[in-house]
Amino acid sequence: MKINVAVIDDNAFLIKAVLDKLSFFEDIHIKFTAVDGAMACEKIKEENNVQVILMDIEMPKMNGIQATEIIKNLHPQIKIIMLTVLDNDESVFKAIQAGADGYFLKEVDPQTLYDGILQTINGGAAMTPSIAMKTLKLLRNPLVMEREVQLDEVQLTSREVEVLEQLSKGLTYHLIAENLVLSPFTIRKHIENIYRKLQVHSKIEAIQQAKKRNIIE
Amino acid sequence: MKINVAVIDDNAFLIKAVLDKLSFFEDIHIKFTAVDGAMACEKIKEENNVQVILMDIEMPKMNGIQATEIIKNLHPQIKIIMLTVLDNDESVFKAIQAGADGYFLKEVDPQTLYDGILQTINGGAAMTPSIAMKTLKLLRNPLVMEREVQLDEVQLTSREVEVLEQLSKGLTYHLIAENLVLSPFTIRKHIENIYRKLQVHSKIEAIQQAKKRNIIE
DNA sequence: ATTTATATAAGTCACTTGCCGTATATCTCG
DNA sequence: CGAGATATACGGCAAGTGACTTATATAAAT
Repeated sequence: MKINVAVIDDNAFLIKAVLDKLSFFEDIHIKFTAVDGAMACEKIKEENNVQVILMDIEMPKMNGIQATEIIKNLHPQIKIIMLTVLDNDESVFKAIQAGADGYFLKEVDPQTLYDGILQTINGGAAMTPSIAMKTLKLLRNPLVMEREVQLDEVQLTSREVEVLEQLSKGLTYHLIAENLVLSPFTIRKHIENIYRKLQVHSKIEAIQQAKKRNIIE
Repeated sequence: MKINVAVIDDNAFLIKAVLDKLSFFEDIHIKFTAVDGAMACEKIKEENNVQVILMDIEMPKMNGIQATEIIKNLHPQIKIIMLTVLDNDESVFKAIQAGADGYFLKEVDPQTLYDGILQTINGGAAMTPSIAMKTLKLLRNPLVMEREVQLDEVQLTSREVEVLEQLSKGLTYHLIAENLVLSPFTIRKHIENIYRKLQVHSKIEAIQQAKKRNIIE
């Protein structure tokens, strides 16, 4: 059974270089390539059996970090390995936050890249020792992580927060209505307004967003 | 120029096993061994040119984490690689906090261990892919550490965990079915089984329980 | 060899949820 | 004062969800 891989990079020569590196390995099959994050997101919708994506970071239209976040949200089972020239703390940290499963620099040798793909498929994380050291340092330094990514301020009313809190406990519309002595219709309307403000479309997404924005817990 | 290595482990047989593994490599020189953290701290004072320490965690008198902290404070230039049977989140996190430069499990093969020693000397970090994945997950969610209470073990199958992970991202039955190339009916059945095992009755409750039990992040 | 657990697929039924409306009363801010 | 935001309540509809049942195939355990 071959491993289906996609390669995303805005530089055609570098895509070629990666394909050359992987061409030695019989069980690697290149499913598609793309030259920016947006194109990657488009193409991934049409493919249902890509297992691993090799993702550049610096690209026009949409960068590799954003693309990683989007693809990981829609297809958590797809493994994404960053393949980039950037090795600064910020790039590494953001890629990991976005859900990257591995991180190599572009000068990586073919065997290491191939081994990394296999390890990643088996649930491990692939990275060069220098990147691994960066992650350890980031893990030791709590300040890096506390850096609040300021999302645009969302103003929820006290009632909406109240509803959100109950929602996050797993209560249904009806139970929340009983608890707050309101009509279930009203609860539903509040939740609709919450969805609009947080730009989400389900309870679970709303709870995730609310936690990310420190609205609850 | 040989690499001076020290091996710390309370089990004489395991020390022997490590020495055997490294005996293949001509440029490794074993400077000393010790059977607990206290003895390691003592011996390191008398040696001024140890470059790498292979450190067990579970030991009498003083464990490997504490010893790592003390030695790293006094001799920051010495590289310490954990070599242990423990691969739980807490051990990995504490070892890194203590200043460990690498983390291998005891079943590591000789070549990987040797490569790890070289990489560590060159400023990288050495670890198996599974440990690397743990560090990434810890970086994404530092709060994982705050779980001490062990709830009665719940045995979910790998498929169920897979479904649970996608569920926690807010995906619907249909999207999960597409991602895993299964029928939506099957997804629903898996979710029913998950509910029964976790004793919950909704997605949100299942996600909460799963997080509490460290089944998912 | 039989049981048990797992993975898969399918169906029904009642209820929930997400999204689209409408409507009224209150309150605040400019 | 009047516009806009808020809180409240109600209705419809399509899709999603949770709780049942049935069924087959396979692998692991006893």
